[in-house]
Amino acid sequence: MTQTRHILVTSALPYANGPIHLGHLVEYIQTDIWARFQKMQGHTCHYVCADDTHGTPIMLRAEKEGITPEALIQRVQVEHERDFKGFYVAFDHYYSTHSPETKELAETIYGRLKDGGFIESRAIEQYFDPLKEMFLPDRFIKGECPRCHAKDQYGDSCEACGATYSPTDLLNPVSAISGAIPVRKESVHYFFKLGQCGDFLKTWTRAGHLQSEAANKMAEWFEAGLADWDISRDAPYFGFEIPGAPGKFFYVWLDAPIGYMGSFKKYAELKGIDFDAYWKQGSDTELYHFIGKDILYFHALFWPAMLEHAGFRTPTKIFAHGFLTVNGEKMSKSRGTFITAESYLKEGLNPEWLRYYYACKLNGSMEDIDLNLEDFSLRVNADLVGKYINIASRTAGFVTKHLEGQLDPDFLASADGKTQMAMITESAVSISKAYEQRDYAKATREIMRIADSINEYVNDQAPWKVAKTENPEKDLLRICTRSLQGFYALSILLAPLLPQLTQRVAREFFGMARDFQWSDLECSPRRTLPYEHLMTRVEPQKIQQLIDSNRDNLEAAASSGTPVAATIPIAETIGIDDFSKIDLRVVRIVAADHVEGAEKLLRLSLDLGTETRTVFAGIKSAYDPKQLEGKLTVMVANLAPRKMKFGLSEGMVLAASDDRGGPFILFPDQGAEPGMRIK
RNA sequence: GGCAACGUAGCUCAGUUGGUUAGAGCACCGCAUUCAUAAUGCGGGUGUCGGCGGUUCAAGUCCGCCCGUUGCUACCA
Repeated sequence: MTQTRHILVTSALPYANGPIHLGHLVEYIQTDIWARFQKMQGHTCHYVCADDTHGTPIMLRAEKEGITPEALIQRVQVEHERDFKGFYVAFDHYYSTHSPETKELAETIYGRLKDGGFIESRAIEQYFDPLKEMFLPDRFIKGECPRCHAKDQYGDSCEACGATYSPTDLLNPVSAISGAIPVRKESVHYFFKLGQCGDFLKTWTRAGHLQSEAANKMAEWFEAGLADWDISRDAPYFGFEIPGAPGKFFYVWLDAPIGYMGSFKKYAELKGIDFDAYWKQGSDTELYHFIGKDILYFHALFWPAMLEHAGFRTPTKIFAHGFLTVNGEKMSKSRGTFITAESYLKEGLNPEWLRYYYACKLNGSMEDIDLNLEDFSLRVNADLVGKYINIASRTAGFVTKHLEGQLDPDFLASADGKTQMAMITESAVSISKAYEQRDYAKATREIMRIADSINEYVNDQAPWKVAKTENPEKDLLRICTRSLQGFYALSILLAPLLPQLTQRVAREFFGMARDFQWSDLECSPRRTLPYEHLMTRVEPQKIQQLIDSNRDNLEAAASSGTPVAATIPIAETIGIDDFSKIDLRVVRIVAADHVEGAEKLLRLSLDLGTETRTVFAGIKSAYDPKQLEGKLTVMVANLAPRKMKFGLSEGMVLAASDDRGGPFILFPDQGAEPGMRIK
């Protein structure tokens, strides 16, 4: 347990063809949390990744943009790295599969497989685009479904009836690239003889390298039989040419996992790490690949088979996770739930909110996880701001005011200290076990249990009452030290999830000169610096903005002609006389305040130009009072005053809402002035 | 069509090898509190544990069938 482990961990390589989105981030955040946890334990842990850069889609996209594939992948890599950094995904090394290291390793592995008799070549017949002079991957051929005769279907399956077939079955096939009618053409392809690896793989997949669900899936594939794997593609192709086979290139999926090795090799060279110690057969280092369940096939069959027969070590474990849904549905561009990492950051949402929320949902299994946006706000606000941050926020003031920032240096020896440490130490054991097993949901549950107990303690001790007594220092020292020692421990336990926040806690609040280590749990903080606001709450309207900015409007209009808001029927018809009875006025919100004891209300002072009215509005859930002050809005000026629990409400402000959200209050256009009548 | 996973309070989920009146957080209601960029504490209601049948002294927990959701698969990886 105390022995230092040597760990190499990877996340799947993102394809250099598109932006990082929230679905990708499940994996990178999951891996990053795990890697950070291992590092905090004092283990040696290298986290590497790279852009996956080869293949036909990259080549065609570059061509379409009028740039070279190299220029395309370079640009995309910059974007990817920017997004990862924005979410605090801290790779030790991020590289590209289009690298000399990956090329060399691909050639080495291929060479050894060939020498071992695992490679064979034979001619196969495929569709060929005579205009572009290239062979066409299935997805680049369109035609009529042979079963239901739907037009414009891809070469592998029909979206209309779900039939699957080979591109040669397609009726009236057309090249999706040039529109030309493809011709059948023979070409020699190279195959990795996976069928020869059956015995090895059957043993390997049952040797504890996979989650049980994944092992089950493997069994299915074994039953279906292991087909040889086509690892070559014909020129033109953006990738590595196969040695001794001019015009033939390694299929992108051959060099993609080798990209893990390539990235690590480069990193090893830069840092003076022994590459072979991590990759030689029989290595006692640990190798883990985090992947999505969709690419299990490549990582649990081809990859170990290739490594084994090329004389390298195989992965210690493959960790597969499920897909991300948003609000219970597949991510959708028309619904605005296909949310890019970039837009999330641009809209000003805090990346650690997402890290925390994902952690609450991840349990180390292959189950899909759902990002429920309403739940997201509630959860983050309740747990992070309401429970965790609140502990510091509610006690730090006393330390500054009454204790000059000093905490009890002998806390750990006190009875209070012993009780608290016993609880935290015990929880920490099960929390670290949960982290290790990637059951972050369990970890967060247990961490929040500790936060609850500390809030309970603060409540019982009521330091605000103590502070009003004479000579309160001694008691405040005891109460605040225990509370803040708890906050300190919580920060350590949360550090893998919230690296940025806890870094600030360590340095700016506890005045440490470094970030937290797991072993800091055994200590107690000696002092605090003046508390500064650590995290804001999720504002629901920001989530709405995020959805809006990701919504593909054209697609939305085209796909659903039905109006969205037909649920509330229009009210009974009235005449203009009825309407004119309502005196609507433009007003300026001169002050907006929370109301003590009120759950939903804000107290607004509204300037009508001639007088000022007090109105209570049920908009607390959606608006921060400060952001309202100074703004213009609309009120019903002749509404009969209403006596409420908190005072007299002299009118009402207008706001829109339905089950999609709200309330959203009204803002008049520029030029409107307080007192103007609305008619 | 085949296979697999999942289906537990309004929401998100825990429920260890079957064992006392089925749990947590959030939401909701009441009370307390005011230290906290409003945050907290206490109390409370809420469930035919997808349905039906079976094994058992005892099933959310095992078996069978059915329904629903999702994923994989049908020689493509």
